Amino acid sequence: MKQYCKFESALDILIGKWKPVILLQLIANGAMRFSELQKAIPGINKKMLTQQLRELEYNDIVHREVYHQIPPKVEYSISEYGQSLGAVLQVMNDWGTAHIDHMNMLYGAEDRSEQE
Amino acid sequence: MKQYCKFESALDILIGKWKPVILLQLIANGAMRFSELQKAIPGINKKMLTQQLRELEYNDIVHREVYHQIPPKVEYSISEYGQSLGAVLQVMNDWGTAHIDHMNMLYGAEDRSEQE
DNA sequence: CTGCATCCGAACCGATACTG
DNA sequence: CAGTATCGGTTCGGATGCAG
Repeated sequence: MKQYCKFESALDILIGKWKPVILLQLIANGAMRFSELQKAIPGINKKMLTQQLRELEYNDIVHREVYHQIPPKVEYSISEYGQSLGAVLQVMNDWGTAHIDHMNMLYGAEDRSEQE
Repeated sequence: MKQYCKFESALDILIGKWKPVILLQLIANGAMRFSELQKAIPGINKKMLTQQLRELEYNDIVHREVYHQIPPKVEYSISEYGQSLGAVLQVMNDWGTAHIDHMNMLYGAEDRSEQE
C-alpha cells in the first residue's frame, strides 16, 4: 500500500521547473494577467506558463478569471484553498534556507544549484 | 533575484521518483542495508537506488556506513541533520492528505496518481 | 553483496508559428 | 492578448550486464 503517495500528491503540486516561481509571483502580487506573469518571469514562454498554470488550476491552487471580450483578458490568482499551501511553502523555504547554510558549512560556498 | 532558489533547494531533496519512499523506509525502519531497501521498495532497481541514495548522502540526509569486508555490507540511516527533514515531511504529508481529500471533493473518487 | 557503466525509452522543457 | 499545436533537445527513469 502506498503511504507515500500522499506525499507525492503534495510534491506533485510543487514539482515542475516553474511552479514555485509562479506561485511566489502570485502570492506576492495577487491577481496577475497572463502577460504580467510572462513579463515577471524571465526565461519562460507561453507554452510553459500555460502548462504549469493549467496544472495549478486543475489542482485548485490558482483561480482563472476569464474575460471573454476584446482584447482578451485573463487574470490568475491564488485560490482560497491554494492559500493553505502558503504554510507548506513557508516550511520548505525555511528548511531550504537552513539547508543551504548547512551545505555551505560542509562544502564551503559551493553553489550546486546554478549561478547567475 | 532568485528568492525561489532556496525553495528549489528544499524541493531538490524531495524530488525524484524514489526519494520520498527511501526516506520513509529509512525513517520507519532505521538503519537498512542496500538489499533491505531493494526488497522493501518494489519496482526499484540498483541503479535508481544507488543514484538516489548518493544524492541523499551528498546532501547529508542519510549516512552510509560501509563495512569493507567479505561479504560487503553497507547500511544506510537517517543522519542527525536529516532528521530535521522529518518536520517538513510531516507538513507535506499532512497537506497532501488534505489535498487528496479536497481533490476527491472536486472530482469525485478519481485516482489521478496510480492504481495498485 | 554492493556499486558502476552503458544503452534505451519516456517525460519534460523550450522555441517558433498559428488561431480566436 | 491569450492560448494552442508542432517539433526538437535535454534530462530522467529504468533494464541489463560487468566489476570489486
